[in-house]
Amino acid sequence: MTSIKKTSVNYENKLQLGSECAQVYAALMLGGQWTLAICCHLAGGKLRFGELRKKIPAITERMLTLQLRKMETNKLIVRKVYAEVPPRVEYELSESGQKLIPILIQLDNWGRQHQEYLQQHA
Amino acid sequence: MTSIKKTSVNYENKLQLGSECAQVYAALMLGGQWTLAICCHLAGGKLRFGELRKKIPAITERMLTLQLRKMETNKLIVRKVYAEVPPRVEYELSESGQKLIPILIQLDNWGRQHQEYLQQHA
DNA sequence: TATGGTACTATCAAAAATGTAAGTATTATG
DNA sequence: CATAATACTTACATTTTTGATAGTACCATA
Repeated sequence: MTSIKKTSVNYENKLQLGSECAQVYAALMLGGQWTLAICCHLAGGKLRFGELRKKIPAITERMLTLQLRKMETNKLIVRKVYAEVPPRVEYELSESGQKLIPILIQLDNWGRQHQEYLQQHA
Repeated sequence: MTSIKKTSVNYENKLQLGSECAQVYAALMLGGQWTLAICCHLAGGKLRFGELRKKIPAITERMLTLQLRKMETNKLIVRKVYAEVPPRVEYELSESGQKLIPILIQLDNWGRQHQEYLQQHA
């Protein structure tokens, strides 16, 4: 199954959660397993499908496609297709996606701090 | 199923993702569907189990328990049990969890901005 | 005519997350 | 003795996400 079922309780919950507070809405936008990883790599500039695949070796083509589609739908990224053969497709952060970068940097710092915190209190 | 299977590819992927960059690690910490919502409510101070349940009406007792347990394991929150009857349990953000608050505020702002961005580019 | 390169898509299966409903332990109070 | 209040736990079902594998379309080039 690739898309969420619009009659499920889970779907209702996600809607409600997203409208409750905006950070939860944000989390829904950023929620895929690979979404943040993709954002990180795109923070350095536009990349082609194949380049992303090389930068994230563990991801399968299917998951990369799915995540990119979702991110495109959510307008985190912009997809540019060039009419060439072999095909060329480039992905880059949208205007709104770029505004995430400083937050990602802070999350990065927090993550490091928290890892230390965990070790100290183990 | 309640806990991740330590022999699965998915588990390997999460480990690898988490060690790749710290913001992805952070996202794993914050990843549950209700985790951020709980953090938001605890940002205002400690709360009892039943209080949290009232503040997040859609959550079930089971999910609230699971999320709180995970957050406790990850040391985002601290759980205090009082030896009383009927029982009393209080949850509050850990020292490290409190450091998330400014980031949550920024995420909140970004979320609002992004909602507008989506509407403008619909 | 066969091959290669790119960015996918389709199908099926497995795993993970979440939801539903019912039950538990404790003791004060009526 | 029955009930109420609180914070859970258990068993099971459903939904959602992710993985594995194979195949497609396009056209330049050998």
